[in-house]
Amino acid sequence: MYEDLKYWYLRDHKLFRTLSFGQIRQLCIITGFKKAKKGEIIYFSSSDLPRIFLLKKGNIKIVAVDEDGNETIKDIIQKGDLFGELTLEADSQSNEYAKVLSDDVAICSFLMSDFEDLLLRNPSLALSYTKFVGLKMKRIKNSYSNLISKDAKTRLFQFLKDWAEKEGKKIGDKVVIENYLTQNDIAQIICTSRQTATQLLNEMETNGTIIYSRKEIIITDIRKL
Amino acid sequence: MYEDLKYWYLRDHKLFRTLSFGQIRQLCIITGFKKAKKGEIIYFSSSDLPRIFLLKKGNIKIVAVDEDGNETIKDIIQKGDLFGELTLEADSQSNEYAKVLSDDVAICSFLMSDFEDLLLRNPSLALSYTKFVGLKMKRIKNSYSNLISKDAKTRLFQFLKDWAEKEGKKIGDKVVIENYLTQNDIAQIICTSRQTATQLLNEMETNGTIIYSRKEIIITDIRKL
DNA sequence: ATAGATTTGTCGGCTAGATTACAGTTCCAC
DNA sequence: GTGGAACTGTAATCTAGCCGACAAATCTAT
Repeated sequence: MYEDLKYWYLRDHKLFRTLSFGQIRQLCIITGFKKAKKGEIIYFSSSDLPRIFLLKKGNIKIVAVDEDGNETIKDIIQKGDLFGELTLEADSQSNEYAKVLSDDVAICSFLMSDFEDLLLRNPSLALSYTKFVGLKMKRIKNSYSNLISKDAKTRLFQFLKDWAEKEGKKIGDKVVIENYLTQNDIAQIICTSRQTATQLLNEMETNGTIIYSRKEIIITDIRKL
Repeated sequence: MYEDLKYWYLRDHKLFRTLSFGQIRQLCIITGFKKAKKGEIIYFSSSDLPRIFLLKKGNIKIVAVDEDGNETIKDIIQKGDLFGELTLEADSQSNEYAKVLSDDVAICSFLMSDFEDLLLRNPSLALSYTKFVGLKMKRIKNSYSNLISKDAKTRLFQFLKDWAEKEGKKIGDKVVIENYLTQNDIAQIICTSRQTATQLLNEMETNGTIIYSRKEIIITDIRKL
């Protein structure tokens, strides 16, 4: 029963929609399943065998720690997203962990090697997966080129716009976003200092562009960026 | 005869080494072949059918032009590299062109759709290709995170190190790089202004770290970064 | 050889945003 | 509800590196 659930979880992802039950079952043989609560830290890169994860519920952030101990946010993973060794190449030296942002999360995972086998037997899945990785790459390129050529304010605008698009609830021209990020998180995502982020957010609030609280962010008029 | 050459060109790439002659021939049916000279501009993104290109000889830079007309260097492609619609997803809106940096180049290409067919018939190729794209993504992530967290000097060092590693000729502790880039190119690659790049390069020269000329760059001691 | 055109060298002034440093708020656990 | 921890607000410095401006060097074509 618990097992059946996992099938459905995978089945849900657009990538796996074309697969038969049998194929998904194959993937699931050694599948892991995990629940965690807010603030918990999940180490996944250096863990035993390389895996690919699917976040079934909630939000997490992927944090990388460099030699000097500096932490950078690599990615925000939302419900339905895949993460982990997406490149199918285990890299041991990267030091990353995931931190739970929402109240709780559900994660399922499968072994990279199982996935590879599946891809080998399933060329059209391999093709879609390549496109999937390609798309991810394109997104990264895009967001980075934003980081480089635009100033902090523009980056914040862009970030809010993206966030609203992905998760916001539209109510007329207003968009309401559930705010599970601290200002520090936001600052790290748009690559600026916490203080600058605070200042910009407050500025936007006095402008009337947004209504900010720790619980939610309301964009008063999405058309004005 | 000319045709045969193309087979060998593709065959050369590590990605295609596992393929049979017949398979490569299949790819080559509608293959293009092109030579160009220094300074020439090759439009490739918006061109007719989406293609994947293999640079057989020389160096080119991929330049993207944004709405405001700003030019950014997206990539430096070297002999043996693939470029074009690597994600297997034609994107019409991106406005990119290639400019020839070396004296002359030879480029061969094949249609994305042909390549897709080949991948479908060849799962293990599909898998290697996925890993190949994944690796590319990892490289991009890496270089971008450099851009963001390091200062201009460190970025220049890193760039020179990478360049030396890829193309330099080692002579003891010295490394000689054929310099086909202007200081402006270098500046764009490491995302700084031309003036800053000039200053840093001169500084390195007076330090004795490098010997710079328009023809070549000599790194006097590669171990000192 | 000579005239452009392209690349390099150099110099101040200027600004976005980092950094430091505290104070005020909100949250959560006991 | 109380104390501490985690967030948020604000202000005063300080600096890397951008920008404009121009001169010098080097390359290229006729």
